[in-house]
Amino acid sequence: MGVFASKDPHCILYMNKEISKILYEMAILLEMKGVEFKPRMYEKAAGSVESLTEDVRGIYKHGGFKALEDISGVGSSIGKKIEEYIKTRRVKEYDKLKKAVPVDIEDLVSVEGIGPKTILRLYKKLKIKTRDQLEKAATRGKLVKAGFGKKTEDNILKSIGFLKKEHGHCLLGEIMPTAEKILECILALPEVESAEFGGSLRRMAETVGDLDFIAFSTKPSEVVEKFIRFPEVQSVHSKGKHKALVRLSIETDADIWVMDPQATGAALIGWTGDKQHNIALRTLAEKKGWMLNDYGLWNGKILLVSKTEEEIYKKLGMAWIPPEIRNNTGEIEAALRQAQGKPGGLPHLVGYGDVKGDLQIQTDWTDGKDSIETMAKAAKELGHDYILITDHTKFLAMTGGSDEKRLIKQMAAIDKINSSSTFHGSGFKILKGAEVNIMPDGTLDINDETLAKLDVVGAAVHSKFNMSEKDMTARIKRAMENQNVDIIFHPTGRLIQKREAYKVDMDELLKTAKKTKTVMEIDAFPDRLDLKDEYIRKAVNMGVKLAIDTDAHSIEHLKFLRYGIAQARRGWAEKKDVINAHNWQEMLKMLK
DNA sequence: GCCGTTTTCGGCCCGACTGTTTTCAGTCG
Repeated sequence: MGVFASKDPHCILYMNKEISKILYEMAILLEMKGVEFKPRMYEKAAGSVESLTEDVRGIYKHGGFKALEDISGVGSSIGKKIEEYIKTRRVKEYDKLKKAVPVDIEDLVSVEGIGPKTILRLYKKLKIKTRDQLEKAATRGKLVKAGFGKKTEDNILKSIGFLKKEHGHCLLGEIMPTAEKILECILALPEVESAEFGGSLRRMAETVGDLDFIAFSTKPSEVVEKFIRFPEVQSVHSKGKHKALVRLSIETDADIWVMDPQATGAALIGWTGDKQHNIALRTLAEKKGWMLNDYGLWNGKILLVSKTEEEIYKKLGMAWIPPEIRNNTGEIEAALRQAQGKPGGLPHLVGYGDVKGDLQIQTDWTDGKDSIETMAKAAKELGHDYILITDHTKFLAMTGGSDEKRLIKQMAAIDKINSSSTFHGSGFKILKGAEVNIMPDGTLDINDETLAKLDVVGAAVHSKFNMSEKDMTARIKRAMENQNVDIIFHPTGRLIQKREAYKVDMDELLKTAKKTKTVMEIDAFPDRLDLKDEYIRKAVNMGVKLAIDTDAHSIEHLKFLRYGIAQARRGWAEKKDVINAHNWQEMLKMLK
């Protein structure tokens, strides 16, 4: 969970993070006291506040207390605490709870196997407040002396050792090749009838905590035994008849769960949706007097359906929901409406095979590794119909960015390659573009006369990231208003796990994009994925068009496209929303 | 503390695995 995010005052949403952290800690502090049900709500509210795309202060300012209560999981009591924090930067009840158990909760719960009850026990018996203190105590055998078991002590030391290696969540694009290799090995086992990814991997989330695999077999324990002997497995954390949790040699955990093939649909549903999606489904089943678990949908002891996901969703009165959007943000209601033939059904998500061309490609004319021709050939082999060459421009001197003269030279070079024997008449087209810099005042570093000659112009912020929200918004808006600017590349500038997005009013940008017919990019590079899914959804709702592309700097990067498509799907984007899900002639017509 | 196709009270998702207090609480997903 990303509940404990770093406190960065440069990030516009930092107060959301502070509040969600307090709510999450309150959930744990209440859980310690053995309070029932409340912790769950605090945790839910924490998650909702954390995933807001608007600053909670803005929500409060515009909509007042009532707007706070509209946040899922926030009612009058938690709402008052949020209000209190906005006004005073404190929550008295939190301070009171924290005073009773003054420990570093974030630090301690990050240790695998440590939860609220254990934290309390550690504090009461050994006055342990931090992970460092816990490690020291465990190393000296103090836990055993205090009545904990030897195994517990060993496991704590192991978990802390793992944490120290600084792993956390991996980028989807970094981990996917390994995950696919392991899935192939599982599928190759003779006992296995079928197998799939589960969890965040199947949802194609931006980052993945551990790798979940679900295998279907009538001989579960044999599959588990073989799995834990895979060469990628470094150590076995736990193992049962149907499940195993292992640590891989790449410093990531992997789960396998082996189920009866009869329960394929139920198991996939149970292991794919996020927590809130599953709770919502199970609650829905219960309201019909049934029960949904990982083995099927039941009426008492009678099995209703279990074999396929489609059957189960259908029995619950819903259309099948694509894995990428199973996160309880409206997909369940949409699936219900769709099954009833009402408007407001599920989106027809853009498909993994729908994107016909790549619209951001760097070459060896600037900081890319490969030539225009090499990139084009590789893209053609991947099945693309076109690419757009978008080398950097002169302000980015370190990349050897082109000036007007060089851009014109490159256009001629592209014409020559297009008419060469390799590409002429092949149906494949290399389009001319650039990634121009948006200067701090919103002007561009290439003159309009030259830009007008390009097929497609992308513009991006590459400097002075720490401007105020007002200034940064005005800067990008001015670029959008330029008649030649077609696409804003990586619109928020974030680098996942490395750099926060710059401060910008996305609602305002999307309004301007709509007005000026400027396209917003979904940059598929694994550490960018920019726009992020919530913003994509906003763009889609407002009718702003999107471009999915890889920002490739070498032929290997062209394969990142699928992560951008996954991102678009998680933002509910359809084929009609994505300009490069059309052939290049149609795509060009969709521009301003 | 929240929430509503059992709507302002009475419920709150479900199950596997571990360690151990050896019958079940704690943690995880």
